[in-house]
Amino acid sequence: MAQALKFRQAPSPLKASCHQCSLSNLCLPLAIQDNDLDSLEDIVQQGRIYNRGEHIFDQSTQFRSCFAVKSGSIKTSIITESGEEQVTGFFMPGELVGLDSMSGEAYACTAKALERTSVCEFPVEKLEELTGKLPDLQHHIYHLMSQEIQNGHQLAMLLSKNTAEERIASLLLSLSSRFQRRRMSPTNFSLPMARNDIANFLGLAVETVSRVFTRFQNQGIIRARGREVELLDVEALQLVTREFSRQGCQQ
Amino acid sequence: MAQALKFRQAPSPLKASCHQCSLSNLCLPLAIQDNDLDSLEDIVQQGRIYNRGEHIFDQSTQFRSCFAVKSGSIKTSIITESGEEQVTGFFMPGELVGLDSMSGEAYACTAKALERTSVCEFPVEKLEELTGKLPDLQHHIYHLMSQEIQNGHQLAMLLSKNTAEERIASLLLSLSSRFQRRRMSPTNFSLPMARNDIANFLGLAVETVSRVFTRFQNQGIIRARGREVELLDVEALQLVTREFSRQGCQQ
DNA sequence: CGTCCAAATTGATGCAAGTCAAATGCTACT
DNA sequence: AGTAGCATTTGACTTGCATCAATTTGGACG
Repeated sequence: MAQALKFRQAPSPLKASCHQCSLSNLCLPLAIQDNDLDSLEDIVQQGRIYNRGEHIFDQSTQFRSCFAVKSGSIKTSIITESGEEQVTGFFMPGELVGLDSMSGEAYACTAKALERTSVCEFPVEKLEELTGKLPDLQHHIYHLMSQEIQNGHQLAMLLSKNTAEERIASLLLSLSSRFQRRRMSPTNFSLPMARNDIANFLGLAVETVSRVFTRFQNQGIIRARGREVELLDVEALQLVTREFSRQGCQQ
Repeated sequence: MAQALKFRQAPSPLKASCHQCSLSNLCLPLAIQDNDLDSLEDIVQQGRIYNRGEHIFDQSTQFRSCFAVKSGSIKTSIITESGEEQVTGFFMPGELVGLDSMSGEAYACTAKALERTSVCEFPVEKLEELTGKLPDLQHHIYHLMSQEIQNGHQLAMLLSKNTAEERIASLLLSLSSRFQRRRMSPTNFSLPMARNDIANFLGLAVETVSRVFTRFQNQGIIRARGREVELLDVEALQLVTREFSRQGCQQ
């Protein structure tokens, strides 16, 4: 079975092994038959490891590849002409980064490692070629992209209709369920991103994020020390996210 | 060549003629070679005509098709469990509606005709099958979907960082350029949507939208009477959209 | 181990936009 | 043509969050 191969320290680009990967139930392999997995492995490149703060790719540079997070986490953001930043997403292991750039020659956003992060790289030409051959993979890519469109709509709703508390509760619950799907504790995790990133993503000021965290803490809903977070009362959090809607109903 | 077949008035579903369509430079045909156009025509169905307010499809019903707007215009929105509506987009002739639903079995949103509207229908199974055969078409669908993801990010930015005036100026300019691409006046058009829809889409109260319209009018930037709008000073509008960013720079 | 700088917290104040309320203008329908 | 029922506008008032300012905490590094 050549198990040892996984551990050799050969120079990259190394061919990644989707067969061996523990994320195969989250990542692209979940979409395709075992016997087609080889053709996916053929086009994947083992990306290098990025330290916190390093860029995986930069907005406006030539679009070459999508990246799957293998370990660690990534934040994407767009920068306006005037230098304003807007965080557009956070990506965890198994998630695919770069789908928003499939429209053009250049990356539509910048991707930055939030911690020590490793990725797998899928060159677009090869990926497009392969999706032409594997209908299941094509379908899955459509699925992922439309999912991302829907995420955008949900975010728009959050931004335009919900209070600071509701936005933050939503984010915490989203992170929670994503940790859970990765077999990590849904109630006890460490936030990969800074308060600043949370604020920017949710359209709030950092101060507001900080205040809401302490308010939640005082109410006994969460316990937070720096980036370490413990969700003490998930139901209460869910209640917060629906608070607004419930009032809307009562009218 | 059986030219005559294209003009018969047979009962629908009628095969649409992309060859004859005046939107072929905006719609899906723009992506594919002339000799492949036939295979696209093979899967397109001439949709029926919808009156203002009629639904093209409904959220949570079985996802069957994407629709290209032929004439008129469409608004899409999502409805929460509590009945809250969030307008997610406006679609003009040549634009493709339903891409956000390619992830699942059900439509992710509801599409409603804003005026008398005709559409062409692309059944998904057939569309996916065809994109597997025509790399150019596949590429174009990826393009459209990633474009929509980017639109979502732009909207998120608008909602989280910009004032009411900036949001409305942006919308007016967006509509303007989309009218222009359709060979209609970029400065003199009639809004297909109600103030309410604008407000909802931009995360504002109707009253605020109304006030901003009159403010712009008093400043001589636009002239608005009901849904009829004339952009008197496009540069001033562009300035408004950048106002925020410019202040950000000065800091 | 102490120093330095960025991140996070806490408090005080102001304002943009929401909400409530009422008048006016449209449009569709009989 | 007349009326009913929305859509839009305008005004008065309220408020959630941003902004400004000042500490406090924490992590990186010599």
